[in-house]
Amino acid sequence: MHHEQSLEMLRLQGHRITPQRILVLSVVADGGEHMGVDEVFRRAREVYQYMDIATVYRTLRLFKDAGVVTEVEIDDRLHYELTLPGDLHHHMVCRVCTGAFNLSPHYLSEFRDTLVQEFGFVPDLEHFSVTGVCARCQGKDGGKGQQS
Amino acid sequence: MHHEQSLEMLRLQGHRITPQRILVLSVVADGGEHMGVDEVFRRAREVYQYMDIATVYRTLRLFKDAGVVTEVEIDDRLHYELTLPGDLHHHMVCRVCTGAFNLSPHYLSEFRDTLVQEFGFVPDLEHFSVTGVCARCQGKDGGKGQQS
DNA sequence: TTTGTTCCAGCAACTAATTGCAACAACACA
DNA sequence: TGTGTTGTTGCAATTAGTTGCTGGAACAAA
Repeated sequence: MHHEQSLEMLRLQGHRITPQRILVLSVVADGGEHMGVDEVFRRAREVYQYMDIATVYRTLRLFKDAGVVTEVEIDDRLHYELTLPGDLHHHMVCRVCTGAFNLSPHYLSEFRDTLVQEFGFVPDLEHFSVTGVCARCQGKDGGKGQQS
Repeated sequence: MHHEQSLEMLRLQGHRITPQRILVLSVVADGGEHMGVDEVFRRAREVYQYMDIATVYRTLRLFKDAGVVTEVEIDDRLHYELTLPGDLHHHMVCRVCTGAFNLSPHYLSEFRDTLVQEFGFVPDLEHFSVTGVCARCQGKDGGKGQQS
């Protein structure tokens, strides 16, 4: 376990370090990319059988607000991954294969600037993700058309 | 009631025209911009007391897929408005006042083209909406920072 | 180490939205 | 106008996620 930095971030923000939070953090860290809430819950309960689903939801939301994890909505369900400093990115989620692809923030900066300049609207883009059809799934998406 | 065009669209797509569907359509049409599901349900039940919430959800989803209405997610809840041909637009939703502002599609075309060219990813932007803080609410958003 | 304050965990109840199913109604065809 | 097929409704159950409440744990200060 070397999540000391994340835990320290939480502590500095005034949050308490509880066994449940340490456990959820380690599960997300070990779980690879884009873990679903139910899987985080399942794995956590394997270690601590009294873990509650509400605690998992509240903990993940806390982690998200604290910047420790990143939330991605995949197929209408929440997924989480560890936020690696220097690897900030958004997601493109394929509606056919439900795969999630990383998208560098610079692809959005122009759009962001336009909204701010034209409308004074400051968009929340830190959790931005866009659904669509990935290159591999082109042509097998049931013919659902779309227009921008 | 002059929703004959919308009803004809549904009929041409093979859907049946039921009293419930006519009712939901008229409620959404009369309701102005961005009606919440609960309000559609409430108004529909004033007219037909056996209206079921599941029917409202299913009907609105059908209308959305048929292109008759537009779905907007405001503050984590689904809202609907009549799709006016020639008035296709996206939405900027303010997280402070929950107001929804229209956004012309041309602000997204560049972003869309970039994703297609760079990644072969075809985004679904027809129901695109972005949350953030509108011009009027700047400075009263609890200090939540953000980075793109 | 003990004490006190405040936040957090666990539980249950709740909300928004979805789904399975049987009875029923819309529509095509006779 | 009557009949059969099949999509739709209403109901209840289910799912993902949230919230209120109370006992208890984390952490600071003594």
